[in-house]
Amino acid sequence: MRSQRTAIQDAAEVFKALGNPARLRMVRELSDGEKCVCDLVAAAGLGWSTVSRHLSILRAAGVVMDEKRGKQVIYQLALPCVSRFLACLENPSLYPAMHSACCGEDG
Amino acid sequence: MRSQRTAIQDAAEVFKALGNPARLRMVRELSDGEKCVCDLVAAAGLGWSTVSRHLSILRAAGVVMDEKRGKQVIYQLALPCVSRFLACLENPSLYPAMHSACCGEDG
DNA sequence: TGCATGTTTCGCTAAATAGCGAAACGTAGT
DNA sequence: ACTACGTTTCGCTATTTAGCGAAACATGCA
Repeated sequence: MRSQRTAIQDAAEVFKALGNPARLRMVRELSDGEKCVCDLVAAAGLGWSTVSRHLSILRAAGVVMDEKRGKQVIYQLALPCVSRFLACLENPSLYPAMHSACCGEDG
Repeated sequence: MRSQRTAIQDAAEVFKALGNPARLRMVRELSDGEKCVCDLVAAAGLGWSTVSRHLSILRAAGVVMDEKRGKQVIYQLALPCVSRFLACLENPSLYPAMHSACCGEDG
């Protein structure tokens, strides 16, 4: 029942979830398409337990969603804007420009 | 000289900077236009020193930029995509949809 | 120069986070 | 039911972060 009571809080959760290199790496991996935890472990270069915790943080923030498939758990992005925003951030040359050509149109 | 060596790291810094309710509130305030620290103190509802620290974090991450004007320091957003992304996050109803109507066109 | 005001840095404490390894849990197959 | 494998939870320690108040620093004006 914390729908608009914490709009900022919720948004902050998303940012906080993305504010970690390991999690960001995983998210970037997911931009490419859905992956099982094993793939994400490889992408993050960390232990299983650590990755699992990171994933639960991303899940709680609503950035990713999981789906059991056979004996694996498949993750995918739940927040497509993230890929776009990420693409923006990874083009530092676009930062200073006061246009958002990277994230959509200028309007 | 850490241009692409830490593309992810840098992006994570941005997210980390935004991953705090107080800082997010300030950033939202800045979406409205440039502000002096005093305005941001009011927006955050925190002490001056705390806000100053938050601002230096946002500045270091490249989210905002500052400019001395008279005896005040004026802040403004340096990353316009942020406003757009924020708008996306604050419309939870748009999350699950696999379109990014919120953050730009679909392409 | 010296005062008043706006802003940042410093020192501190409580709380949150990242990472690991071991153990627990769940599902597929025998 | 048992085994094997994929995934998550638990217990732990080191590091980081949030917040504050006091002090330092900078600027405009007299």
